[in-house]
Amino acid sequence: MDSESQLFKVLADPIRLRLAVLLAIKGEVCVCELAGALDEPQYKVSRNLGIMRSNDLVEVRRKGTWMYYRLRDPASELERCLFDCFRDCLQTHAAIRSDLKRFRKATCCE
Amino acid sequence: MDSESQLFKVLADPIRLRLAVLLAIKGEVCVCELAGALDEPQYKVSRNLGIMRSNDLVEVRRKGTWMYYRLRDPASELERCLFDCFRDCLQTHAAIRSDLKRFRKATCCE
DNA sequence: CTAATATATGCATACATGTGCATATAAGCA
DNA sequence: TGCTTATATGCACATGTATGCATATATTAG
Repeated sequence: MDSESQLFKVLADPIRLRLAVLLAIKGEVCVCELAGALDEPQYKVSRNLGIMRSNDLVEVRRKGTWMYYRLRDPASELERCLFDCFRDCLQTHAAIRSDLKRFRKATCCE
Repeated sequence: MDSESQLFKVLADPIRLRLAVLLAIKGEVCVCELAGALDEPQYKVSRNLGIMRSNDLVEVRRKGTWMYYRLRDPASELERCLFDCFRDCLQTHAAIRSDLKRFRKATCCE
């Protein structure tokens, strides 16, 4: 169960969890939008995206100076279940609603 | 999202995750059976059950010298989703199958 | 009360992880 | 080339967490 508990470890941080939920809801989002949505410093968001990336939770696409992150296709039933739940159950969560509200106002990239 | 990431933190340990899955599948199980199923020392199982308990993930019933643990009713949609997934998706996981095999042989309590 | 069994926990150690700051890297533009 | 913006990362520090051992607690049986 090491890979499964590793998955939970990645999600066991409020920043990374909020990032995962936002990506589950919004699809592909760039770093500056994520930093704006979470109202957290860029280096923190970037570092945590890096942790998610090295754990194969997200993948990246570069477009100019912008980096667009998205959730990878679930690697297991457990991941699929979690991502679905992020989208369906957590969309109405107060903290996520705040993140989405700030996300809508983000105008840092095209 | 602090309580949600705290939930993931509790599950971000292989021992606690295996305990949670076993309880999701088997219902109410005593400590000695869990220690036998996981093939881990008693103090380790007991300590991790204590962590799960103080995070309201499990509840306990005493019967003589035996302590029977079970998962609490899910406190959120996220928890319900996880517990369901533990039962439905992880039952066939190799590590869990081994745990269940040892569990069947456990004869420490009545 | 004493002994035996089941369970919980205090302690020291080693290791992992988050944080904040400064800075490095990379791409686009003048 | 040099400047600006966006993103990533090295480092030092503090905090958190798992581990193993020994031992404490609790319950039952004799």
